[in-house]
Amino acid sequence: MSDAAAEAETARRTPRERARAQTIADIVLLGRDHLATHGAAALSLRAVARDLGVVSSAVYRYVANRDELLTLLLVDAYGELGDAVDKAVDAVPSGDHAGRFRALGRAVRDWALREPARYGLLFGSPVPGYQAPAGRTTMPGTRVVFRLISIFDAAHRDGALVPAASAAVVPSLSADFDAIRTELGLAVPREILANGALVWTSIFGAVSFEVFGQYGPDTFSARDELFEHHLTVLAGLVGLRSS
Amino acid sequence: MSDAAAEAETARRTPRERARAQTIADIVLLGRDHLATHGAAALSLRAVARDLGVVSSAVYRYVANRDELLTLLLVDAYGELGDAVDKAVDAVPSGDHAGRFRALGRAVRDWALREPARYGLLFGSPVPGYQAPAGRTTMPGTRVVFRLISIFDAAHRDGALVPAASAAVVPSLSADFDAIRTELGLAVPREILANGALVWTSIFGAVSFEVFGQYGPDTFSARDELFEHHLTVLAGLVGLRSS
DNA sequence: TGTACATCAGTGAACGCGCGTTCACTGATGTAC
DNA sequence: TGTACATCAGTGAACGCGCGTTCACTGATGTAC
Repeated sequence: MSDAAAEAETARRTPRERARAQTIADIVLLGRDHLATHGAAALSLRAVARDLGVVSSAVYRYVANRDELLTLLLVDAYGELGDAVDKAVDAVPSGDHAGRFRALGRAVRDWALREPARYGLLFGSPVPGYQAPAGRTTMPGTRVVFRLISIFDAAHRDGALVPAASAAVVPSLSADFDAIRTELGLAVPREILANGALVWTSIFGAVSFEVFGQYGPDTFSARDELFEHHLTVLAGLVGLRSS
Repeated sequence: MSDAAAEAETARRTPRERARAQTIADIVLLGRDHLATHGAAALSLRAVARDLGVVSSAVYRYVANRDELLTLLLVDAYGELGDAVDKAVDAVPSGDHAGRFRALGRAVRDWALREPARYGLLFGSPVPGYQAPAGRTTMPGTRVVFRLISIFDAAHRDGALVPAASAAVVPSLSADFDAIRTELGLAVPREILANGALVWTSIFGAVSFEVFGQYGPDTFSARDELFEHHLTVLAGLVGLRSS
């Protein structure tokens, strides 16, 4: 939506509707803060109501229940991560595939370190008793992978992937990857796609270890460099020559 | 401790001491169940007391507070994971380094899929408001990495690592890896150790994605094969020729 | 071996707390004629 | 433009719940002489 269109949209709505949208936005914002300080499991409607300066039952005008607030925060976080990744990738020339790959990795890590609790909501242990509604979270939840795959695919179409000696993919796995290839219309061969899947999980594995404190306080002092090194190795796995 | 020594140890203790040890063991067992069904954040002393068939305040005879129970469960889980890994690795001939590496990876994954909640306690988002006491959790928490590194090191000493074209390690990172090498008395060069660090996080990244439900219900139907494929690629990263 | 005392396990009541959610209500903001 | 009604935001009280933790206590199990 263009700025002008957004403005027209805003003007068309009544003041009451605008106030309502604003309040929901405030609730999401306060929910973020609460998430960051107390964790997902401790997220409470009453606390959000307190911060909003309103009696607890008033929140139910805007949000059906606690689970819906969690869903809102999930979608919000996925959106922000996706935006951060898109922005970082788009800042690199479209021909520089290795550069785009690294930008994606760095964007994920930077966002995760900036927002550890929200990252934990997305990629940590599931919130007990909460099941994300597939209809509302699947799409925003797949933005990063899709972007990653599209980088691999574009690199392959440009002939920028130097074919490495990749492991053979057994038939049952081939079926999975072929389904992905046809669904997304990919040209990249399944051997590279298989390595790409590993690259995907590896990026988040490295980020999770760092964010969740698995490295311990002393083992790695040069964490930026460690991650950069990992990116270089991972780029090599799909045949992307690091620039 | 040998079986005979353990028996003597048990006999030496008074009945009361044995009953006490048994009760603590029961508490840990019940804590596990509660963890598995309701998650770490919802772990409650009162619930454990109920399951134990005892009034809530009685649990304080055995456990100082909720945090200590969490620590007990953390150590318990690390111990079980470590045992599972050791058993799996020891079942493979010591000369078969690639086989031992794969056994380690599989053991981690199998345990994680069998015990998702406890895996989440160890490798998921941190429990809000709980800080693991370094003195009691560091040692059990490092068993798996140490075992992994020792496989790499043994393979290197045997000359079983085929030197791959590994990325250069920048000076600041070299310092970190050299510190690890001297502390653990390793012969393996830092380039391989750096790749080993990525292998380490990647294994847990892949397992976490699977356990925490990031893959979605439909994307991968051949998950065993996917993980095996990842292990093959990761083995290649440190120069282990898969058997 | 028998008694007197100390130690420990478990009880039951209580403290103060925060939570999700419902419900009948007041008052302000919008809409239709 | 002015009035009558409908819609909505927010209130305040209440429901029933579970939690961690403390404390004075009863009774059983151990220990020292």
